[in-house]
Amino acid sequence: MKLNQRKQKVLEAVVEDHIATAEPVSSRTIARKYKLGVSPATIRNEMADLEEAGLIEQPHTSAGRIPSQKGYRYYVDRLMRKGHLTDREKSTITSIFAQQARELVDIVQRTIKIVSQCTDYLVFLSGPQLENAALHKVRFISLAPGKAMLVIVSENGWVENKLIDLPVAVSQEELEQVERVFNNYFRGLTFPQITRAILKSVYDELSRQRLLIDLALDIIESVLKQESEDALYLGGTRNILKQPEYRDIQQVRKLLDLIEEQSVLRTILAETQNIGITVRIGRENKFDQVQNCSVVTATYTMGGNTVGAFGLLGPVRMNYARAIALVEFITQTLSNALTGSGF
Amino acid sequence: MKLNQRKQKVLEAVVEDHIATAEPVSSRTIARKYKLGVSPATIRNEMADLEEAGLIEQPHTSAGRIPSQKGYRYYVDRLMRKGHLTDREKSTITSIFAQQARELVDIVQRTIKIVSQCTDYLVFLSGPQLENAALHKVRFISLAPGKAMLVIVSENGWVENKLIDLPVAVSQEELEQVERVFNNYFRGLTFPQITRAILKSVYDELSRQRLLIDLALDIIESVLKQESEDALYLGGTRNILKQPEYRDIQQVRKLLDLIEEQSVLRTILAETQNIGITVRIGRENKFDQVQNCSVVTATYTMGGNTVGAFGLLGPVRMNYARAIALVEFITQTLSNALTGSGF
DNA sequence: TTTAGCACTCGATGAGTAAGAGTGCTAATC
DNA sequence: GATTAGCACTCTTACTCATCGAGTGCTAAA
Repeated sequence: MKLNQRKQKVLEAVVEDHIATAEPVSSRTIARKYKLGVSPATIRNEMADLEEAGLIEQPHTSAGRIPSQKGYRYYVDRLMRKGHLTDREKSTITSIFAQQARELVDIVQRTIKIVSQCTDYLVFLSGPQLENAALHKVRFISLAPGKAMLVIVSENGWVENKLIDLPVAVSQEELEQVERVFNNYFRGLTFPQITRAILKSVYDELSRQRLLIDLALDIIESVLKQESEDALYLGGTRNILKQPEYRDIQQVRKLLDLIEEQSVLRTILAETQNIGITVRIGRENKFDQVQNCSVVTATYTMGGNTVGAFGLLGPVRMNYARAIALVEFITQTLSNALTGSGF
Repeated sequence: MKLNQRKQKVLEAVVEDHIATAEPVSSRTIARKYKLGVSPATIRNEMADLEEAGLIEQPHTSAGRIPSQKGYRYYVDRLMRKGHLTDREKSTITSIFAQQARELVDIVQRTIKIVSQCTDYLVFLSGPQLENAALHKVRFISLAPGKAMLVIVSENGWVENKLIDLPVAVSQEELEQVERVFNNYFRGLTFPQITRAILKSVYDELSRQRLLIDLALDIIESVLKQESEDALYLGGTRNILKQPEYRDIQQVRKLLDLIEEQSVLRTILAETQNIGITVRIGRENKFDQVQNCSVVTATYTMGGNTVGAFGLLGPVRMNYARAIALVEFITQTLSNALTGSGF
């Protein structure tokens, strides 16, 4: 869609003013606040065209215009200027990562808490999942026949543990053998990489110990299957209610459903590609429950491997520039913090 | 406070009708629905007395009466009849515990989920904390100098793990010695019991290995300190919004503050005595944030040791009989499920 | 002691009105 | 031809006022 310079200015004004005020924007407001050098009447003409193009709409005849979802998309793709965090905000965020963290969850929970204070959107985060990080060592603890606990230590010293089912009654000794295989052959690899490594060497020397390898593969599979059910962290629920969109209790209930159900948010994070920032506006979202919301997500890494994702969810009338800047800064800082030593 | 038979009946009617309808109750309604065999005028006289006694109050002159918090307390203590769950509800609840549970959290989360479906109150639960359960064995995994992971296996096979700081650079060998001490001497005891056992035998043979014992005590202390920060599980947030008390967004925000902050709920559970069901009505609660709510709590056990607590939070206009029945049934069933085998 | 009767109070509801915001169109202007 | 001033028109919002009805407290009779 081709818009002349002035139409773009008008659209930008409508979007930004609406984001700021949550009210329909009138031609007069634009003329007054955004100094396009033309009269309200001219702006009205442009607005009529923009409405015909489906980029803005009118709640009722005697109201100003609000952006349509298509209008927001146009804005995000072509008009929006890069947002910036204040130095103060940046330093608040970095400072929490500077603190000594006892456990992986501590880092995550601090992140959520700080970001909730910086923004009025719902903050949500998955992981970090050490099974996608480079292994330092693993340790098996046999609990009962067919049950064991697997402790995973990442290269930089973070720890996580998983309960796993063993396919058959495996002896303590076999378990120790597998442990040695992991620790001797697979240090520095992630679980998916280990699977590939095993498959590649299936005709090599390792494959002579067929049973052991099968066991290792089973274990990896069982761990990776657990992954998706794993930790989802949330924050900022109380803040998002400040948004006038949530003055209606019905909307609040929908939001709480989303929060309590968790699976939608989990899937959104799980499907986030590691190609920078993803922005989904309203009906662009796959799930009904979030089609009147917008979601900004990105993945974060540990030593180069993607181990989780981070997201902000708000009304479609979201401050995209700021949300994107925030998601970008957080995922980068978090990646750095995780890549540094755990201890 | 002494009330004659009829005043009690009237108070009971006011409380129960108000619980059911959330509306002020008029003398006429009582005469019609609760068949006291007297006219509205008589009931009005009784109501005037009850109001003077501070048990009921009038929102405005031309409205009926609602119970005061004092009135609810009187009702709970002396008038309320024991509530009952339907067989259907009971069997739904027991059935979830019959299912095979992979992890301790699974049981807890299922409990929350089911109870949220049975009630329109906020459901919250702490624990289960295996450090208060009888030990089967422990296992230490040294992670880095001054850091280790402690895996606790309870007598019936449940597993939990804690990251612990070691007071000094302890050698792998010493750690293994402590592990042996725990597993040989302290099987079947809880951590607090172990502390007492150690202190009692401080002049006995064990005390010859002074350093080892100190280390063990340090570890126990460090684990028990973590306890209070530990798992809090929540559910039913979306349901509680059905209550007309939460038609006002301000109330909802207060509630979400409570949920997001967690510390208040945590403390409420931590302070719950294991003496049956505790009911706190409105301002009887210690914390400002819940003084317009009522809370019903009880502890649950694992093999006789209290390992956690369970609670329902709702508006002061809560169905106490039902809430109490539910809390009672859940804590009993949960205790049974946890005392049975984990595998 | 109980109850019928009645005047009184107060919140809720709805109609009617006025104010105000914003538009679209027309005609004049640049 | 593009822009703008002017104006009639539409629609929402806020406010007022009257009415209705629920429920009470009081009084006097049963």
